[in-house]
Amino acid sequence: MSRTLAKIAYNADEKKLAAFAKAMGHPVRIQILKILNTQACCYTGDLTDSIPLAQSTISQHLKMLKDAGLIQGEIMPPKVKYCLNQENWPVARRLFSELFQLSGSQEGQTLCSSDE
Amino acid sequence: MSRTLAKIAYNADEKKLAAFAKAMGHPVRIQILKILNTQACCYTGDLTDSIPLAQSTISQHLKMLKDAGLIQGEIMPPKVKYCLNQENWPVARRLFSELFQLSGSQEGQTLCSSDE
DNA sequence: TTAGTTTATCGTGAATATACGATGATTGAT
DNA sequence: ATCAATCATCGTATATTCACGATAAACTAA
Repeated sequence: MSRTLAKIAYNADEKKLAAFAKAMGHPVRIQILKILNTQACCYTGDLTDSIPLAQSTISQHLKMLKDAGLIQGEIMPPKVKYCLNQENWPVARRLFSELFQLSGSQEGQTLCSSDE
Repeated sequence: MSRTLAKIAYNADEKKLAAFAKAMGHPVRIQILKILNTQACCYTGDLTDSIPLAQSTISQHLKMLKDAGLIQGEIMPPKVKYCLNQENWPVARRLFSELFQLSGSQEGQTLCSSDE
């Protein structure tokens, strides 16, 4: 963003997809998503136990995932239980799937052969 | 990275997936990937024409996509023709697909109900 | 009320990302 | 050899990311 003199009007889906991708752009957050995808849920403490990073750092990563809408937190005092965001996770799957399914299945595609 | 006192050994696939996601973490780069996915190929100039950003900025975005291995460039003087990276694009599709396919298909899944 | 547990947030410093204009490099055409 | 065209890279400024420790917030239990 920064010196945004040229403000572009992006497609809403492109913005969403980019935001999801950005949130997924760190190995720890991929790890967290995988864990949540496998076990359905877990507490922050479970993650701080299994990931060798400071508790504050993991909380920060969780916040990014939550802000992006990929996960959701349920307060169960004094813990917080995290799950995949039930509304947005399928949306993310669809957006990524659509991006990759446009082409790419064909092996012998005529790449790099446009006119001019 | 920065003050990496705690160096974590991530799964290779997790690192790859995170790197792909990071590269996709900007609307312009999503746009570029979509274009390349649709038209098979295009020149840098085609992108600078259709995207209201400085030529240097677009070149920078292209470099990120190339460094991440999502696209590849073919020099056709004085132009450069870009395509999706034929080797890695299917890899990226597979990694994202795997991440999203672990669960998530079931609607009435018993979320947030682990023990303790 | 006090103490303990769990998690989020604050403050910080270093690294990276994002945008721009200016300049450099490469090749084809004159 | 020179010029124009195309694209990459450099230099810059600002914003964001990523990590940490310290502290705050919320709730339970005693």
